[in-house]
Amino acid sequence: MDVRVRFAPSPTGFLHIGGVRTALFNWLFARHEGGKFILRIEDTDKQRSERRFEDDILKNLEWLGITWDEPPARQSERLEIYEKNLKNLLDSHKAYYCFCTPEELEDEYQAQMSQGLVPKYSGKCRSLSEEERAVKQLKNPGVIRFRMRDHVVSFSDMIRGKVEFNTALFGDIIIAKSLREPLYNFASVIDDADMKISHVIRGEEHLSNTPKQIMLQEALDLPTPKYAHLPLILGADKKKLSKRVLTNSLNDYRAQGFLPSAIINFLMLLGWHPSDDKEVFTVPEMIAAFSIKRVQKAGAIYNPEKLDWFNAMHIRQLSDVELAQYLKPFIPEEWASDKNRLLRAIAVTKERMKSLTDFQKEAGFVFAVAEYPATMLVWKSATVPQTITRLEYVHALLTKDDGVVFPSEHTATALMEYANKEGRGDVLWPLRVALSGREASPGPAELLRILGKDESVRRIADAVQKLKHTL
RNA sequence: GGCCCUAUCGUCUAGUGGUAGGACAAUGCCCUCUCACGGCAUAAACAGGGGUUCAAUUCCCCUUGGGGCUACCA
Repeated sequence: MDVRVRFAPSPTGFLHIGGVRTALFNWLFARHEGGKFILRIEDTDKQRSERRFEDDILKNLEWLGITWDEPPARQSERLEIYEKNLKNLLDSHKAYYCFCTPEELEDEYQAQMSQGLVPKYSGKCRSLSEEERAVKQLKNPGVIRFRMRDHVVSFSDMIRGKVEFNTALFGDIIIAKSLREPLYNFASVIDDADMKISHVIRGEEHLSNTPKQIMLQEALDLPTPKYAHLPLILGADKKKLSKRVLTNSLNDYRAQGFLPSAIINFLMLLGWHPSDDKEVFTVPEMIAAFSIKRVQKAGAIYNPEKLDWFNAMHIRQLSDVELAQYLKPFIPEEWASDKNRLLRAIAVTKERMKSLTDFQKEAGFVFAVAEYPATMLVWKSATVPQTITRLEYVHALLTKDDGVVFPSEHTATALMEYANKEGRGDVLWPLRVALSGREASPGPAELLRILGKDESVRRIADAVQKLKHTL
């Protein structure tokens, strides 16, 4: 059997982290099995669907590298096929028109509940004659209901095993508002069959829709795909994440400097685990390792700190040149155009970054020294505050350096000898502050190397001036 | 309320009918002029009750907790 899976979002909001996880598991499954991954836009709800959301979903999936194998299908462009199947169902009396108003239904449900009964459609319009139907339809277009056969539906979920539902509890569900306005359970069944979807991998919130869809498949004589219902991603409050705010939109993650591979790695391990303890995966490794059998059953609480960690790990796995590309949207243009300096800045900053947005503040000193007080140059544990003369000594030492590599091995040795003699903190601290303008920074040796001779000497001279003016 | 799903450290999880392992976060120590990295270490879990069994975290049942669904949304 050809493996064909789909991600079927409804464009009623920006792509969010829960949707990405569903897409990802489908995609990993397809890639692992050598099958096809298909995108289907479920935009049957005309009120809530918006083109900008569809664009957002496609754009972000692309950014994540979750690629689709066929042009995306849009349900709003497939109305003929739904209409045809709806007519078929109507003609064979497996579906019928219902003219009960929402108000009537509401009253009915209230009455049932007050008697302690399960609210369920009474079946009032189930056996209207053709004439009655025609008369009623004059003033009320009605909706189309599916005649639900009382039956215990049993199916085997790839993740949960055998699941059973009694359809008698559902009543006759509405499958379309009109011949050209299908509703989710119906449109989804038609499309999965028409697109020859072999495995339906979706969120657990659809578990209770599955028996309804299976009954529809039976009525339409369509095959039943294999089902896998993924555990939900929950927020810190343990509620379904997608119900929560839009701070979980992918656009936000992107703007906050997360790498696509880090997001994917993090999401893959939320509800899935390899047979060993490996955690940091490249995308090809994920595809190779993925198996639906090892998907978790219980919902997983989303843990932003671990995402930060994955992001830091993935940033480190990038080459300096690759990282420079990712950094582009997060840095001033002057930085990006000064390629050599940028690459050197990346080299010392890479392992200090948890997010791409960290670069600007971590590496800013490479491009310009921020204003700092002269007192910062004095080491807090300085035995004797001779900061000026020590910096002057270092300045003189470096000025003499004419090695091709700065500082030359000879100078570097001399510098460390001096530091060991005078006290490391007494020499290295002021030197480091003079070079970076900051209390926390990479070490002085690294700074000298990335700044180069001219800039280093200039910065130290500036520091000496600063001290002289202040004291 | 009804139906369904589910239950191992704070979080993500491994695991087995017979010492409960890893990761994130936390804490401490080491490295060290600072920050970060790194290294080492500490603390931290089988929801409860019944069975089955020589033995249950593991298998079964119940309870409890959590979640989802219960739309003319998907």
